[in-house]
Amino acid sequence: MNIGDASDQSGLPSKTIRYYEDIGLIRPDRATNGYRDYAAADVHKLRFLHRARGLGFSVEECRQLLALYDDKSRASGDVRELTVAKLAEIDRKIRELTQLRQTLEHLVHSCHGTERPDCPILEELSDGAAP
Amino acid sequence: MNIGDASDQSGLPSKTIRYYEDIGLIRPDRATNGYRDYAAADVHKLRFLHRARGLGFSVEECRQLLALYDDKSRASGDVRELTVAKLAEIDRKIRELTQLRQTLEHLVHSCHGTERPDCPILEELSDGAAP
DNA sequence: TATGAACCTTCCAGCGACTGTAAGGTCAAG
DNA sequence: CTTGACCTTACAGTCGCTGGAAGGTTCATA
Repeated sequence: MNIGDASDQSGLPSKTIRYYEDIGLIRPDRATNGYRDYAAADVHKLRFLHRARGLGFSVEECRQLLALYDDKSRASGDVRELTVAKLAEIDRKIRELTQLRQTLEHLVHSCHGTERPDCPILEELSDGAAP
Repeated sequence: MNIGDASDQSGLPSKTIRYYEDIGLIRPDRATNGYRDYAAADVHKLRFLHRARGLGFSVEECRQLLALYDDKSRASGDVRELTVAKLAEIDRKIRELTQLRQTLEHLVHSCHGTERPDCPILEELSDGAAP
């Protein structure tokens, strides 16, 4: 599959896909004409990268997460430890998003401008789990 | 409060806090000696910025979100529309994180290296809600 | 078969969001 | 009154893309 199709199926611009190859996140085959040739597994990784980056994971973290899937001997304690750490991080992000959501809901439904500049929402907003 | 304390309380490096001032996200007072002077509300905003950036919102999106809190006439249809859009975005992020979490859990508990390189987890992982 | 659109390639430059370094001013403690 | 921990600005560098130029490939249509 050419890069354009990989782009369509992953949601990532071709530019970004080439960049991810430059930094070694994916390694597509090459056709005889020099075009990159993406397998289904590559597209899955690209879709994953698209989502994980949008959720605030750095490229290095994405590299680690991909390594978890690629790891040939998943019994390794290191891998398990890393996975557990990532789970905790994901839980934290979910908590923070949930709190942010509640705050916005509150803002829409019950906070009508009169209670600022000391709006309690700002406090509530910033009182989430420590980073 | 000096920038060092604002940094400690928000979790953001001083450098980043100054940068946020450069691009107009916050506007702290200045003491007579020229030092920046942060009020509690500034720190709340900084904590918010720290969290929202870590959750994958761009600086421009953060600016919009802060505007929602700062907006003097929250009745505006534009503001409400933006808030609703942000709520949908947050819901999407929560769904994606939940799915990512399930995948990692699955990986830890039941996928032991033998089923790759066609591990169904990679497929599962990349089958989330469209971006 | 040829021409043009729509792909693909590499390379290099620029931008968004920081991050590090340098050179210097301020302040509280000893 | 100096030492060290703070603060200031200014400028350069990095990370993660993103756009543009210059050119090769493929394919439908004239």
